[in-house]
Amino acid sequence: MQLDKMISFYKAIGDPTRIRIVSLLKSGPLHGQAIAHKLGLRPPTITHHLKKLRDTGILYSRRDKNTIYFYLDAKRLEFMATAILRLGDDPLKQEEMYMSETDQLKVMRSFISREGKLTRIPSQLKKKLVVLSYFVQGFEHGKLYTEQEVNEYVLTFHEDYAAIRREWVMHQFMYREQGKYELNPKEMWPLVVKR
Amino acid sequence: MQLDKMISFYKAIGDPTRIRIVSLLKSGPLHGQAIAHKLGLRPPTITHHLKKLRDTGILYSRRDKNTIYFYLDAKRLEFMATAILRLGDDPLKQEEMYMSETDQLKVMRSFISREGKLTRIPSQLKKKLVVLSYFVQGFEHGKLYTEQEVNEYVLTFHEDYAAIRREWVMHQFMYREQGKYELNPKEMWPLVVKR
DNA sequence: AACATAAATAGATTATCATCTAATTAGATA
DNA sequence: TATCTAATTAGATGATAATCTATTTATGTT
Repeated sequence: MQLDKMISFYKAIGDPTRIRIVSLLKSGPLHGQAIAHKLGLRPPTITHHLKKLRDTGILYSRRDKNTIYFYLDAKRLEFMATAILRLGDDPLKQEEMYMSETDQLKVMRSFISREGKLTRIPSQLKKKLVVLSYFVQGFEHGKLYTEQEVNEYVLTFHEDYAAIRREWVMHQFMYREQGKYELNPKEMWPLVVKR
Repeated sequence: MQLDKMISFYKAIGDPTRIRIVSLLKSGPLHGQAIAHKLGLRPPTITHHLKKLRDTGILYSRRDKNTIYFYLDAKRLEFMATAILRLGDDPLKQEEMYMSETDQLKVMRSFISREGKLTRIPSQLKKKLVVLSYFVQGFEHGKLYTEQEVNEYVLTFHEDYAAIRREWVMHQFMYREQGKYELNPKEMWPLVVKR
């Protein structure tokens, strides 16, 4: 992680209002107006704060009809909060979500066709991570991609590009900033399979 | 930990200059002028930042002649950095370990003699914590003690120094590293009584 | 006692930022 | 299409804070 991303994160949560928002979202997603009401602040103020929190990656959102719900990404929060503790350390760090290579192969054989297409998205978390990790390696590290480019790549192996894109971001394989997509360092991935 | 302490901490490290100071001190203590020189800033600016960092408790200082060396308290840094992850379950924990002042007084009256000696170690957890918290305050924050010094202090109020020492460490009142003992920040104590 | 050095304080300047009101955009529904 | 609702953007204001120079304090040394 770059230093300025780390600083932005600590600056973002170094504010009473934003801490309160994080605290609220810990117990579940909420939409903007609900947050504004609970905190006694105006909607534009909430937008302002949500933007800062979202920029750090600890928040993601989903629209349901007219209402946008904001979710806290607990894993990302933990990763970011402990960044200062890793200052100066070797980048090779975490490995919690483990699966044996043979099991990974089994998963890939059951979800990827002979033509290399993803037949369906696994619903079981670990299995899903295996295929997400496998396909995300088609991107280059350090390169920025437009949403269009991401979609086009996904379409070479699966039709539901929006779902795959969302999963990559949600599970920290990729990072989105101002409409651009970027591969996260492998240390941030919840699971890595050989390709 | 109080919310405002937590916010001050994140605000403190949410600044490029202060992150750089923390980063420098990770590799060892430095004095003000050295930091100023390394960062290309003026000494008053460094004083300003050190004050903010010191207020969070992650820094302590020792004077040698007329130079003051600043040290990073790594354990405290870790405790503070992960505070946001404990948001919400903290009040529960504290409540669990809460005891009214009058009840604390009762406990102390029944286990501490008129001469200030601990007659026996309470077996009930909460009561034990009350007396442990009471006596541990004979130590100074930020100071390192040898096992010998700890034993000698315990002997002023109780004969079984090994048991008391072990309890202090086990319940996070103190921290042991390479044979040295150090008082943990009060925020880490499971319970605090007035002395 | 006089001097030297490191740190801290005081006060000024400039930049950043939290919040608001008013206006606009985006999506859903009738 | 017109209308409703939620979110965002634009722009203003007041507060906070990062940095500097100049001065003072604290401690050591000659």
